[in-house]
Amino acid sequence: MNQVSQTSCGISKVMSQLGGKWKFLIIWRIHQNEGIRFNQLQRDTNGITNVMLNRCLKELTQDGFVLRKDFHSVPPHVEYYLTKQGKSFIKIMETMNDWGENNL
Amino acid sequence: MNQVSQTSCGISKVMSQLGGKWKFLIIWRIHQNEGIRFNQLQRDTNGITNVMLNRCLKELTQDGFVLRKDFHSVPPHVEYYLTKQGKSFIKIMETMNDWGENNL
DNA sequence: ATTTACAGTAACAAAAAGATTAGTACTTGC
DNA sequence: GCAAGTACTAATCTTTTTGTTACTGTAAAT
Repeated sequence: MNQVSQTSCGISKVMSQLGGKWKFLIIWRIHQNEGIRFNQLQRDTNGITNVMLNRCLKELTQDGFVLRKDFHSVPPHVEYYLTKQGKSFIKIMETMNDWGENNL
Repeated sequence: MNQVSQTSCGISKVMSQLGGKWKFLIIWRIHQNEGIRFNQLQRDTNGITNVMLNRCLKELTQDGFVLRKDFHSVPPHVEYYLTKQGKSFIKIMETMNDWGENNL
């Protein structure tokens, strides 16, 4: 999704998986409401389209940040959670969120 | 430089000023070598062009993350530093860098 | 019977970000 | 005298990212 050279430092690695307009925000929203469903997540995420949300969720799931729990029901019912890895990133996001509120 | 809605949370605010391919990395490099000069910074920053470096530095300076010290000499001599605000963000980047190295 | 909600998907268009090329003016080293 | 280094800048082009539109099938609510 975004092209930061992956070979160098941890910062680059993080940016290559979580860079872009939405992913930090999506992780943050799922954290605030574990088990959230697709449409609710879209409503909560300030202006994102279903297409972008879908793409990001797919990538975040593939990259091991997000867990997709499908109830295989009709009409569909799918819930999103953070994985262990996703959760382990939350401390950083909390710090970053506080920093952003206080410094920007 | 990048369009994340600014109204919501700290995360969004951070992303709107530091999002994109290079800014985290540039801040990180200046931190590792305070007083670094333009061309050296370009060499250290893995594949960035002078145009992008210049744009990012301009924006980071305007946004108060980076200090540009011009010696007004010929040939030009300019050094880049982190501002107090820039430095205050470093703790987060250190955590993020470690996290990236260990988890990705 | 029509609308709404669920969770998407494909094809395409637009916008943003990034890269390329060429050039500024001056100096030191070869 | 020529190349290389200093720190950029403008204009243009390409690539990447994001957004738009239209659509799927089922069920519950109005």
